[in-house]
Amino acid sequence: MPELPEVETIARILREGSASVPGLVGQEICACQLTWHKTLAEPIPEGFPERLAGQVIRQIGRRGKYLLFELDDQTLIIHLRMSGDMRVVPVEEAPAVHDRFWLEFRSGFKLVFNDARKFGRVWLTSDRESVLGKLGPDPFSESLTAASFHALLSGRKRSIKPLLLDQSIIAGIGNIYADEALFRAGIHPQRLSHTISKHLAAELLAAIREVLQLGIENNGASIDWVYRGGGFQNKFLVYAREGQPCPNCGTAIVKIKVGQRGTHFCPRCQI
DNA sequence: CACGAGACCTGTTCGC
DNA sequence: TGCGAACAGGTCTCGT
Repeated sequence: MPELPEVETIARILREGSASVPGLVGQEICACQLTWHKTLAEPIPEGFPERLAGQVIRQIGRRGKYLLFELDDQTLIIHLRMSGDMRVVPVEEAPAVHDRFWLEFRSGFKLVFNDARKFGRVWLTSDRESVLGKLGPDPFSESLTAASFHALLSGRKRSIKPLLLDQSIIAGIGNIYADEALFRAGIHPQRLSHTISKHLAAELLAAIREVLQLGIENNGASIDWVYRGGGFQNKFLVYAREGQPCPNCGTAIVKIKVGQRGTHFCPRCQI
C-alpha cells in the first residue's frame, strides 16, 4: 500500500484527527502493547516499553515512506511496508485481527498499527538518523533540482525504474508511482539512467512531483483489501491497466517484470 | 557497482 | 467446486 502519498495522507489524518477521533498531537501516552515481537525493530530500545508512558506526541510527520512521531525525548518511527495501516479508535474497542502494536492515550483513544503480512517495523530511538540516515532526498525537497536529479541519473548505469525505487537515491517513490511517472515522462522503465538527457531528467522530475501531488490530493490509492479511503486508483494511466488502451495512443498497455516488480507501460509512448 | 534470487509473511486471485 | 500457484503497495541480504 503505502508509498509517499499514502503515508503523507495517514500522517495528516493522525495529526489533524477526523470527525470521530481527535488529532494526536498533544496526546499523552499511558501504555502500549506489542503482539508480534518482530514488529519492534532491532535493537530493542532501552527501557521499552516503560519509557513510552508519560511521553507526549509533539509532532507527526513523514520522511520518505516512514511515519515519524516526535515524542518528548525520542522519536517513534513506523514503516508500513506492504500491508501496514494505522487507525485511531477508543481504547475499549476490541483488538482486530493483525493488530501488531498500539499506543494507549490518557484521552481514552488508542493508535493501532495493523499489519497482515508482518513486514512493517516500529523503531523507538533518540537518533533518527540511525534509521533514516541512508535515505535520499524527498522528491519535493527544494535541494533536489533538475540539475542534481540529472546528476543522480547520469552517475550510474542502471535501469531507470529500479533506480527510482531505490530509497537511498530518492525517498518515497514506490511501484505504482514509478510506473505512473515514467509513463507521463515517456520513458521506458528499462531505459538506462545515464542515457537520459538533462532536459528529459527535468521532465521526469516534474512527472514524479505531479503524480505524487495528485496522489496526495486524492488521499492516496486504495487497491484490493489494502488501505482504504484513497481515490487515486481511479486515475491510474498505466498501473494495473494491462491490456487496456494507452490514454495517449490507444496501444495496449503491457506488463513485464523489471527488477522482480510488476511493471506497466505503453510500448509505443515510452522509449 | 549492478543485478537477480531468496527471505520475510499473509491474504486474495488466477488457472487448471 | 477445489486446490495449488502466482501475485501483492517494500526492503534487506547474499552471491555473482
